[in-house]
Amino acid sequence: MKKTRSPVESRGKISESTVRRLSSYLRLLHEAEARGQETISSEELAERGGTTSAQVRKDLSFFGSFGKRGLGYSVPELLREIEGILGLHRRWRVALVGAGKIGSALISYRNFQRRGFEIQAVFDSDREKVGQVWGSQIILPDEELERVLAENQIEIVIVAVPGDAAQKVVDRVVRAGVRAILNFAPVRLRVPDGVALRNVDMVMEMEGLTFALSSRE
Amino acid sequence: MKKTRSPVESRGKISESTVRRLSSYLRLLHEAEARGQETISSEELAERGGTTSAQVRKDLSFFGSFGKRGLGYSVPELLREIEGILGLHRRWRVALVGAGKIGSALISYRNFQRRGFEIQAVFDSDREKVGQVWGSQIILPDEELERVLAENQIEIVIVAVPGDAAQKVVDRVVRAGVRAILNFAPVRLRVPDGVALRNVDMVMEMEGLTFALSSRE
DNA sequence: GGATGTGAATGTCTTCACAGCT
DNA sequence: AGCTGTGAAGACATTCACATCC
Repeated sequence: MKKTRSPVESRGKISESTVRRLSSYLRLLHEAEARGQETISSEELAERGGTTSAQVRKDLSFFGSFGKRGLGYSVPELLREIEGILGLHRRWRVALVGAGKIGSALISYRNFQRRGFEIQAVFDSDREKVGQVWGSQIILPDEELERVLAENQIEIVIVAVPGDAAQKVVDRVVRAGVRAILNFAPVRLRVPDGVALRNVDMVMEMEGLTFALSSRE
Repeated sequence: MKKTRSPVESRGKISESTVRRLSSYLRLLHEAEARGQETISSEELAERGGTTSAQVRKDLSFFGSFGKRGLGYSVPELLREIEGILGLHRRWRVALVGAGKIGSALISYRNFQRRGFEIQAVFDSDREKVGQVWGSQIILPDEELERVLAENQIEIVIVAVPGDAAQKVVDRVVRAGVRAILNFAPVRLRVPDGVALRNVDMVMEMEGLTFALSSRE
């Protein structure tokens, strides 16, 4: 019998790597769907996703059983299920703090819109930038942060300010009730329990590469 | 007796998480140095870096023993050591493929220059963009990729092209002898053994956040 | 027959705890 | 006395291998 465990049951022990892999399976499923493929095996997901079929099945098993033995998974069905698991069945209200170069790249990043992430407000502390129009957004002064986050019921904040300003922004955003933050500043941020934080740290990634290059022969 | 193991001995079993933490220790050491702090304990590195003191000591132990018992680590000394481990004692020649919004943010990203990453060439396939001047760089047509990578002895390539163009770029770059790639395209790339690859996947990070938000209560 | 779902086995990473220097 | 460096223990994640079901 096919039973989908609720998030409550499944929560608690899902590792970050499992979540990352779910994202990647989802992407592969979108591609498969675009190709008109109807069914997919754990083996195919594994090969395209750079993992093993056992890993795919184990990852999925934390949330339910979505396949048919002997057949594999229905592409549209599994796609829907993973979207559900990742919370992508709905749109998310996002704000961007920091209207620099990185912020500028993010606001017009098509892949965000495609996945239901709507940037509904942009803030900057620079008087020169406030009032500028970016696509459908007018850059707001950072004093309005709390008010606008609340009024627009923002759920996720993207921090794209310089490192030395990031922690202050995060403190304010957390106090305003936001529980998810994507940080582009190259600093380790402190957030209370219950606030989800992910970091995009390009310097760290580059250093991973130089380490690899340096430690060969 | 203080013995620094060579990269050769240490190579082989260093995990990605260890390398990431080394990056973060390095950053903390730079901050400590800027404050004029002379010595630091594994406990302080741990607290600021969001880990444990045992983890810090274990990470460092893979490469040598850099501390003094009873005292801690000399800030400038440990800083130098970690820079050495990560290969940051020298400059690295970098090229950027893809002159879109993300590329534009990267080329003026101060934190890259600061760490010795010099973007020495920029490519795009769009005729409109070729010839434009970005800072000190003129955007080159992608036909010149192989020639320019070789002539400038580029060591690291940053891929910032749309997903469906990324694999082709990577294949060419790898054939041209580059052994380290930082990928911003939202696809899983195939590279042969011996080529280091890191991915910056903003959509995946966002999905990590929506998963966390959705699986609470 | 063929591919899933899953306990058990294995492998990897983290934490403990303490001997050993300074 | 204080803090490092490190084997040993423990926690966690991946892989194996097979019973189960379409």
